[in-house]
Amino acid sequence: MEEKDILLEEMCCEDHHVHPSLIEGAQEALPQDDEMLQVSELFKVLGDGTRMRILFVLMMSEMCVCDLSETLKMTVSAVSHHLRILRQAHLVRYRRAGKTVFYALADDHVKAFLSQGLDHVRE
Amino acid sequence: MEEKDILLEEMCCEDHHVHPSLIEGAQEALPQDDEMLQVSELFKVLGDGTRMRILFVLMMSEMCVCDLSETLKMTVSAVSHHLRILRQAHLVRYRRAGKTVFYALADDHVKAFLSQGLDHVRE
DNA sequence: AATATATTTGAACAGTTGTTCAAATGAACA
DNA sequence: TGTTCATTTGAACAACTGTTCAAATATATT
Repeated sequence: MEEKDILLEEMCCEDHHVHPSLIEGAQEALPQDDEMLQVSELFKVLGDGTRMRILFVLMMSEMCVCDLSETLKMTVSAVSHHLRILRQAHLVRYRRAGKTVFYALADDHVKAFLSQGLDHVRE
Repeated sequence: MEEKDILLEEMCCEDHHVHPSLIEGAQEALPQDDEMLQVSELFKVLGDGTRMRILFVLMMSEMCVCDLSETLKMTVSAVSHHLRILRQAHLVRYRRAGKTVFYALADDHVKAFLSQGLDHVRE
């Protein structure tokens, strides 16, 4: 670790501001660009206050759109727009019962993800 | 589970479109609003393609700003702007060595978070 | 069929975010 | 001190995102 740091400091950043072997190494061992983009898209969906609140509510119980709307003090329309985004990211699932549509978290994996986020914030 | 669903379907959403006890229950058991917002802020920082690529590169090795810039084929300035955001979210740490600043992931917790995101995408 | 309710959708607007460019630090060295 | 290199910062602009409102769809009821 110490050795590597010293090496880095010698080579970076004079001479074209690059440390070529390190860069090439990182580039080939890295996940594909589109795969990293997909991950960031997933996080982007989670990176909205309203959607986060929807997910935390669904963590406690399945719920229909109008109850979600009441719980969050938001327009049914706004909630529905967000639910579409959550659906497309496979973070929630839904079932229809007559006129009503019930939403729930897609699986326990999502639950774990949210809990981990909460832990990180609470430190 | 079945019982609860039937109950839900009976009570939702006629009469003021609400199912009061469920809503109140959810509201009191929910994390604080500002805590959920903090979690979404964390995810928002991760929800950008460039920042995600920076983090995956740092997952392999500590690196200075100019090498990051070369690796990602981006302006040094753009990279630096993103590093500031990552720093503020405590996702990366940095150390100065002369004129050069080296960035690294803040801790293994961040690494685990990213891996989990990658797993979710790869399914 | 016609009506009522729950949800979804599309368009539009305001607010936010990422990138670029130019200028400003910070650190080493002549 | 003056110069050079690595990095940071601020302002400006284009692109994107969340919310609202109005209209459309889906289902049940009469």
